[in-house]
Amino acid sequence: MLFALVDCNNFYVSCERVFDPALVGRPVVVLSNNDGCVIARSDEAKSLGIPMGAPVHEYTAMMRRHQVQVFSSNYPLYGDMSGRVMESLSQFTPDVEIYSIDEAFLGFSGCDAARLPEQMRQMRQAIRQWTGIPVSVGLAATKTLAKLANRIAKKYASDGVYMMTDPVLMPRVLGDIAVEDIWGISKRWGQRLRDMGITTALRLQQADPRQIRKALSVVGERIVHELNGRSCLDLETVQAKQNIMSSRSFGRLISDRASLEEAAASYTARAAEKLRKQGSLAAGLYVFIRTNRFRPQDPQYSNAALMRFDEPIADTSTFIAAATKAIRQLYRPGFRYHKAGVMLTDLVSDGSEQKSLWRLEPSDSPHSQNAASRRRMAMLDQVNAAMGRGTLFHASEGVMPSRNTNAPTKPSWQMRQQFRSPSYTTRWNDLVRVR
DNA sequence: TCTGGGGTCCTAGGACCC
DNA sequence: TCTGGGGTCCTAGGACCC
Repeated sequence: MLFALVDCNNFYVSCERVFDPALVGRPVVVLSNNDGCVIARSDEAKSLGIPMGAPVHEYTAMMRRHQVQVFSSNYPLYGDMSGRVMESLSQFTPDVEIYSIDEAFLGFSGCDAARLPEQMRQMRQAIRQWTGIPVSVGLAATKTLAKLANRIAKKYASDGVYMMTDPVLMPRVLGDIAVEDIWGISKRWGQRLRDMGITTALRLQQADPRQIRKALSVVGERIVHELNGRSCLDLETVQAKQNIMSSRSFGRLISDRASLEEAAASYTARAAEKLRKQGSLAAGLYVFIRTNRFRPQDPQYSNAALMRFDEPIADTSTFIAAATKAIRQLYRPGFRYHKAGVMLTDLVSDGSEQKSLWRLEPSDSPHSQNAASRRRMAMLDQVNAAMGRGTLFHASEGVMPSRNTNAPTKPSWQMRQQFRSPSYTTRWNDLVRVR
């Protein structure tokens, strides 16, 4: 099995260029909501030194000087273009995991690895032709390595494709990659690793997985194994979201409750629309409000409430009623609010699939005391003794996979309900927890 | 003056069940 | 008959990603 990571180059900028080819070769940036900061840059804008996330006001003069083309973001356009790119990818393999609006992992098994780079070059050309979007492709034995290969493809490969499988070349390549540039290692974890003397991807590859686990949890340990070509992260092709969020910072500061209620209602309606679009129901609704944390001179306030429904629903007016009630609980006069948001949680499918979630057979009940479960307990003990307590295990590699496909299906909300004590089943309008 | 909007997974600890 | 306190659920918070 080989993984490919396909990443659209400067995606939002590329989308704008598709509709205005005159932008090609010029510095272009795309801004966030309210035109607050830079969220996409063309290569030309990057070489001018405009960082990702830069507050616009700090760079206005500089961008004007260099005639940078500045766009407000157009998410409907980007979403549509993303759909076209993903659809095009699925022409080349059925195993597609849409990872973000501009990235997808592809899986290739049972095909000739030596021919894959050429196939990827053809795929890249086809996508360029069909959608106008340039992409880069990284190929490797694991997702983590494919991400690194993609970086190299972007930076150095003139044909936009790089395969990282050569065991002789690998140490040299990994030795040149800073540890923070690995997928899953941020600044904070990077510093922790540097304190341990691990500065490059090569050092991390050679590190003791148990030691990394102590410092970075099982997530870090997986990265070590992935760097060594042992795949711990599977292709996840199921696309339904587990949470649906809608939030905005306001264009101006808001002090009155009515405006907050209005904002929450409109965010709720948007979230509910997304919910129905993916065919889900929600059993929880989380609402938060906060003041502007960038204004230390202002009194700060931030709070959130979780509303629960006594069954999963998709009804906008019930959601809005709950959100309004939450705002009334959270609102404190005398503050200038800057942002609010709504998240639908505890999602379940609304379709017939839901029935298949009721798959807990009596013999699999965790509490049954039959012979089979005693045998399982005994086996577990043996394994624990052999591996040492607290050591996770799986298959042949000694690492717990992120998703155990043999595990019982994640219980549905209804099933969990059976195990709930009365205190957990309070009706939503009786239970608002305010931190 | 102006600072995004989404998501995911893991851990720790308490309640509860048998 | 003998045998291990084990197991699941929940929340909150902290990491990480694009």
